[in-house]
Amino acid sequence: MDMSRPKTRIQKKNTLAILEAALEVFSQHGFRGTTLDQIAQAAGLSKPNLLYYFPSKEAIHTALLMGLMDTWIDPLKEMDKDGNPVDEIVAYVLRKLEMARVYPRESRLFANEIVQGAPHIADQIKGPLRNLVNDKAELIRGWAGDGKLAEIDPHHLIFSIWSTTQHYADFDVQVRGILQPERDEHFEAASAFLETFYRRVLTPK
Amino acid sequence: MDMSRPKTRIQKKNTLAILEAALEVFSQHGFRGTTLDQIAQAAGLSKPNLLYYFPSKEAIHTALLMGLMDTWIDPLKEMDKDGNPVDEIVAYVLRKLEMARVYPRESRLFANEIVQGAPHIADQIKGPLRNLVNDKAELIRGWAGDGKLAEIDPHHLIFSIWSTTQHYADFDVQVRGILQPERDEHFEAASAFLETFYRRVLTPK
DNA sequence: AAAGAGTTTGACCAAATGGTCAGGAACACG
DNA sequence: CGTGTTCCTGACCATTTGGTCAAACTCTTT
Repeated sequence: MDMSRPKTRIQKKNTLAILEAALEVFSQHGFRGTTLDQIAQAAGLSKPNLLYYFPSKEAIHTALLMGLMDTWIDPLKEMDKDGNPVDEIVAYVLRKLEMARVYPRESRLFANEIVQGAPHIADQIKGPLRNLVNDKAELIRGWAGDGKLAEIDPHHLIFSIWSTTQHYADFDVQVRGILQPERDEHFEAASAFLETFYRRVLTPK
Repeated sequence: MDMSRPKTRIQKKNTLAILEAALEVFSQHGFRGTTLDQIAQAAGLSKPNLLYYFPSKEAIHTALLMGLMDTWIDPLKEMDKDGNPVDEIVAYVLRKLEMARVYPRESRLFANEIVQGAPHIADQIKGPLRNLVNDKAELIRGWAGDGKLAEIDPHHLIFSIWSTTQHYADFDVQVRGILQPERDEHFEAASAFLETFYRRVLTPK
């Protein structure tokens, strides 16, 4: 069966169900911590049926990572060279925070992968991601050179944005354990905090 | 055998070797991704011999986490109410970054644990850690109230410090994949970046 | 409605893995 | 040096787990 382009209605439905279930389970337990039975149960399918749609556990994992990679780095692409520099970067921060709020499973999936050495996506990091980051770093450097932005190391700025925002997804239990919010109020506070934070850092004096 | 207080020379040596080996392996592969054989090999012992010193894989993992917890949150304790506020916080940031550089395995061990829901240390987080953080948050709030520090949400400030510094340990492969440093030079840049960063944010105007 | 393609599953397998145990080797100590 | 304690290991076991397969079931199409 050609997995690269699902054909029948049933194939579309089940492939989706599997990826959704796999996201749930992989993001909670990591690759090795996840069993095919767990995915199968979450997807409402039998284990052999999973393996009818994907040749192996690894294949499911890879399909997930690859399929989400683009979505994951999209917010950075949207940073617009024609906008107001400080606003553009702050908007990027808030977009990333919003992703951490809405897609915590995706964030944790990548976190698990990278903490454990990124065995499956090392190439994506050293290739496309690296190029994108270098491009945007150049843009930021330009803005700073024009005096529209405080002088700052652009690469480490980007790292700081990734880490501060993804923290609210990846370390969710820690954040909740300390703040003990009723629901998700703390995302409001985080949003306000990060906006002030980055405006202070970036606004040229 | 009373594991809580190793007695003989051999016990001390082997218990240490096991914990060192377990740190290496657990931090790379997570709890479920690690096998007793891997730990045994890294420690230079046989698998049954591991289980002579620790009753189970879980026991090794717990012993590691508990033993390191204190070391891990110590830098925050050192934040001194009698020092200069901005300097105290910046010093804390740099201490944490230094820990990420020198003890990346410890950082990743905790990262793995927390990303996966902190099943073994939830109590530590909601108890001692929470109290410590709340204390220090109060201190920071006081400093800000006295005008010695810019107004800022202290809890989220602490989260930002944790995330930006631990990022260099937990996401090491990503950082290296993008910056492609020869060795560890990027820690110099990170250090300079974070110092400027937090001084700008914290210095009252 | 029959054929053929697509889908599903129970039964099964081999390998990996956490853990046990009886007995032997090494060590500490009088 | 002898003896009791500590330390170590090979062989073994039960369970889990990723994966296979033949057979059966279901859907689509003509």
